[in-house]
Amino acid sequence: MKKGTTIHCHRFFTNLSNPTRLAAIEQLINKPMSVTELAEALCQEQSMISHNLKPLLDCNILTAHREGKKRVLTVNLETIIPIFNAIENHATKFCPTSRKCQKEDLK
Amino acid sequence: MKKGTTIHCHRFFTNLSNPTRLAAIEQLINKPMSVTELAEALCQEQSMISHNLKPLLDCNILTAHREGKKRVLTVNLETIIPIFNAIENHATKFCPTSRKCQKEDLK
DNA sequence: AGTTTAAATGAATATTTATTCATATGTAAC
DNA sequence: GTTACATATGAATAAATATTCATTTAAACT
Repeated sequence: MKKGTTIHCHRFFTNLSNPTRLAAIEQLINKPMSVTELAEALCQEQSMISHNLKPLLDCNILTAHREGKKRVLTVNLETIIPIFNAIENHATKFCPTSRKCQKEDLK
Repeated sequence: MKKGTTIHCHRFFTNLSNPTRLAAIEQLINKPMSVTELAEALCQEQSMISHNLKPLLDCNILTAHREGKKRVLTVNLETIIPIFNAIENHATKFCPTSRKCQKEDLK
């Protein structure tokens, strides 16, 4: 394993280990949208979305461009889709019935 | 995205968003070893390793088999290697110089 | 320049997660 | 069965992260 991988992985996993941020990504996979639209779609306060967006943007999991007054967010599909697929495959293959992998208190 | 993916991903990312657990995985990529050996290799208390191993075993990121008195841990390379590679590629391609992705207070 | 809408920031609090230490359980060899 | 080694567990504390709310900054349109 290349040097530096662990640090990148730690930050990457930390950024994604949060239900709000995962929900945001899930929304943005369907279509790019602005901060306010995202807040509405997720029934969350704008400031909460903003706070949570920051680490995802810093890590280039999301990118943003301006459209008029809005800042439109786009998910980096090239990175996210293969990783989500890999986890889904893992779940299918190695955790077919496991309750332990699923019991979850997602809000 | 398949239903259930978000839950699996959340648990998966949470399990990996921890420096102790990542260090354990990094060790085990080199070679399988017992809980005590791992504790020694990482200069950590055995109980801390045990606590941290549990979620990784529950999610089948690690598996364990007994050898005499020891419980030998093996990392699920089929899952872990592609994901680590994907993150490394992401870092190379999208965060070539970014300090934000690297500044880190890993202990 | 002033107004409006959009988004970011900061600081306080709440919540979650990690770590430690003491102890219990398990497993194998004697 | 008793001893010794290996690992797991529980409960308390410490530390990290998330959330909220009030406020500020920013951009675009008039």
